Amino acid sequence: MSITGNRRERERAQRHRLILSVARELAEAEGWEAVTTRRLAERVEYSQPVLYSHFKGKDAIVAAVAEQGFTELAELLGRERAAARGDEPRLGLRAVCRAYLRFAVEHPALYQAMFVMPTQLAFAAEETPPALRAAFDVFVEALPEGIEGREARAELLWAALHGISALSATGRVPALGESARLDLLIDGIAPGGQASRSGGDGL
Amino acid sequence: MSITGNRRERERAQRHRLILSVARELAEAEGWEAVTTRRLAERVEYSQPVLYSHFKGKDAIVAAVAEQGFTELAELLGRERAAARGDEPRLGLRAVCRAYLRFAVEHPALYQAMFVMPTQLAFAAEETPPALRAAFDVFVEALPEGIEGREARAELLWAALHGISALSATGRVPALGESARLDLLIDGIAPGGQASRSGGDGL
DNA sequence: CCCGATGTCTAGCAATGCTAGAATCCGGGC
DNA sequence: GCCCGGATTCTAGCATTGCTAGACATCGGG
Repeated sequence: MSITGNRRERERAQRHRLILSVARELAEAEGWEAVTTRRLAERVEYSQPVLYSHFKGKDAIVAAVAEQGFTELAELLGRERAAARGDEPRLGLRAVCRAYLRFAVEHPALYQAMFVMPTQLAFAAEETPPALRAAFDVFVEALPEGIEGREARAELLWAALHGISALSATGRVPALGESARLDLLIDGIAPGGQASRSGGDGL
Repeated sequence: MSITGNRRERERAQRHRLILSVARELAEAEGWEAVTTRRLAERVEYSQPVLYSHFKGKDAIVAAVAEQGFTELAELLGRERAAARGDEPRLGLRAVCRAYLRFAVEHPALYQAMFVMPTQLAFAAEETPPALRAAFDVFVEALPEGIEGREARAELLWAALHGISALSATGRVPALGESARLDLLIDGIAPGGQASRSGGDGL
């Protein structure tokens, strides 16, 4: 390990990040099916084999991008929750849900890598990415404190939000009425107040 | 159009069905990534080009399989709903939901073709497969008659069930607690009675 | 200044979806 | 009975995919 070793290590890490960001941009611009190892290598301005010196294969690349997505989602939800902490509890929950849905429509390719692409990761087991768990926990905490079956409610909420995102992304459910569905969902899962219909369907 | 023309037409239709059923079996047995045109042709005992005389491409084949799935799902849900018509309304709704979830776990590849695979079909538009619409309508009808926002509730229910199926299929949410989540969901979306917890997590 | 190790690229493999053009089959007219 | 024409099917191949072995370059240490 020489003196310059440090620099090379740094450069290597930078290239690592570059590969990921290029892959993500490409996916977001043209869809994941356009992300081929050749195109990716070309845009990174290295040959294909260097990709394989950083990642085990293409799947590993999309998995790494997905992991990035998990941490970003967790941060986003956490911020949203913090910002709405002073408000009525229900408003906080609603803000978090809206943030989730917005994330899904704003980064469709990223979302796809995170939640629909085939993956080896067994999420239920210990190996759940910590960031994913953190994102989930935001939902748990956003639910009223003493409510019965808080965790189960959060799971349901999580699943329902994913269902809404997944189906509307492929046009399998009308995009209109999203806000109404969200109100219904929140009312159903965290009952108590009446629906706080704020704004139209603009998200 | 000769006399034998009829027979050839029949044989052709049969081969059409054969292709679909083989594709479906193969997908169910080894996953869609194992369904290649070569393997498919081999099992049908014809060469690849005949596949393209029946379908425009591989995507068209999985779309056709998906369509089959839609009609099967619609029939299943319709039957389930009819069988539970005498019971308490909430029980009927629950039966339909359970049938949906069971369908998803029993035919994972079929379900994937129907709801997660990339597709050109714009489901929101006119071209929604009638069978899919029929399946959806079962949910609408299974909701209490005079309830407010009946259609929106059905959409939410639909999306939530898909979310549960999709996430648990890839292990992104624990399979346990499925029954509890379902109770919560039904309670939330069709409020009125108390949760009718019938049976454990065995589905 | 040269050597060895580390890093990178060229070239290629097997498999994929799809298709053009050759070969085959089969019914109908002489 | 024989042969022709159209429909049907197959062989062979293209471009592209993910991935990898082996040749090549590069650069620090003696």
